Amino acid sequence: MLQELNIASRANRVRRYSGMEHASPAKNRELVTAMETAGSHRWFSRDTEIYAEKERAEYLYMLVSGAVRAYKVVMDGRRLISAFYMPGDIFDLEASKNHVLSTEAIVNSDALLVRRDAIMTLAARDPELMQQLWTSCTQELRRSQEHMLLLNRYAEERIASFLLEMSRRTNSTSVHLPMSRQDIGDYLGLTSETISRMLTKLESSGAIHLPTCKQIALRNRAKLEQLVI
Amino acid sequence: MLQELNIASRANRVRRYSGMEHASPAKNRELVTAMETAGSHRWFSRDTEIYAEKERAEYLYMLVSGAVRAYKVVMDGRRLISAFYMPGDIFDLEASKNHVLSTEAIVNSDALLVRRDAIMTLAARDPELMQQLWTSCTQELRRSQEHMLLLNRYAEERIASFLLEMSRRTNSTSVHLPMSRQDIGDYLGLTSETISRMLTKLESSGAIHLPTCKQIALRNRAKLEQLVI
DNA sequence: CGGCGCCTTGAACCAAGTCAAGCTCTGTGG
DNA sequence: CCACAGAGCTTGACTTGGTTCAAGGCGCCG
Repeated sequence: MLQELNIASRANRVRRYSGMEHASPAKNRELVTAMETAGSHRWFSRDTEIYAEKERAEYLYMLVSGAVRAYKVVMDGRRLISAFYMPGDIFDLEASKNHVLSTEAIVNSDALLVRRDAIMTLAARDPELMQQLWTSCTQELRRSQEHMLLLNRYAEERIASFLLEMSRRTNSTSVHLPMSRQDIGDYLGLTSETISRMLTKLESSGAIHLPTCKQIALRNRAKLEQLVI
Repeated sequence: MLQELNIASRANRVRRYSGMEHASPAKNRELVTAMETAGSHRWFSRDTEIYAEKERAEYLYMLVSGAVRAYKVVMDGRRLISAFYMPGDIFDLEASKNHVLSTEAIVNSDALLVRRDAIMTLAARDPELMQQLWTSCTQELRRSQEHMLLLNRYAEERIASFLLEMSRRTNSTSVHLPMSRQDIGDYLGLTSETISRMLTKLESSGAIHLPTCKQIALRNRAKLEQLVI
């Protein structure tokens, strides 16, 4: 068990730097530095909760390695995933006093936590830092709006858009999906069966190739882009 | 024409103060004050553009009176409304260098515009103001996420939620809807026909009453709330 | 190598969309 | 003041994209 964790940890650390490099190209240097100096690392193993809706929100999070899902479960049992976070992403920006979403690690993950009051104190003295916090929030708002608009489209278009988004965020044409079909379905407002069917359809049209069910190679990017425009 | 504008202007000014009172209960006093002193009013008549997607974003907006829709038009002609703004709401928070959405006045409207660089300069010197800008952004992010989650639900639930939201935002059980069925449809990811059908259904179940098609009285709030939980 | 969870595929069903016709409200001009 | 025109709203009949339910298949881990 300990050994397994260590192996996962190492694997994630390797992924970390490529991920972080991509996500923070000196653009939010102050924010990353502030989080690294004022924050502390915490390790979350696969499928464990990071925080739950309605709990008091004390920290701001930056994912260092792994992957995270943010979701709500509605009365009738449906689960709606509002976002996936990848290394370099800052999350829980939407919290007020309390968390409005729950989050879980999808795979073993390392996150940097910083107390909200600590970062706000720093930001009050450093306009550059405050600016970057603000920018993180507007970025997240844009992402949320984009996603919202996506939910009005056909299943095939949603998947195409999801794959392109993942490719862009991991900076690679061969996308590794850490999450299950059910996760993707709950994110795109579709069932896991529809996700399967559409991936099969995209593969038979030559747009993608599926060596394994978690590994997706974007064969014909133009074909995918045509679907999302 | 001029007379018509004046009449509309007066009508809106009356609505203004009730609306603003509700929306800004001293919570973002600094922000409102800053916008009032550093900004300037602009009048938009019904169905005119406030700004268009991809144009350079120079201002931050606060709606004083009227109603605004923010939307995107996608390739195939569908229009997707991402938000409605009511008096007191601050909008265009999601803009980076350029607008990512277009906005139009739904009815004759009065907005307060302030240059982004001006408000950022003020905010760099006033942590309280910066804090309020930040809060506006996280609020908008929460709203956007809520809306996103709504789009995965049944038509009847979406309408119920929309009516409750409107009731809450206008602080009244008798909701006046400034927007058309088509607007509501584009906001909720439904057709205008479905909006009509569901409103009829809600009326015959006794949840609401429709004296006119723009005026909706919430008869049985519990019944509506039961649908949205 | 065997079992379990996840993924895929098929068939029947259903919520919402589309198309079309009629209705209502509002504004305009006689 | 009323008749009329046009836009927007409502309602009905039919279609369809996606879900549901169910049966296999695959791969991963012990």
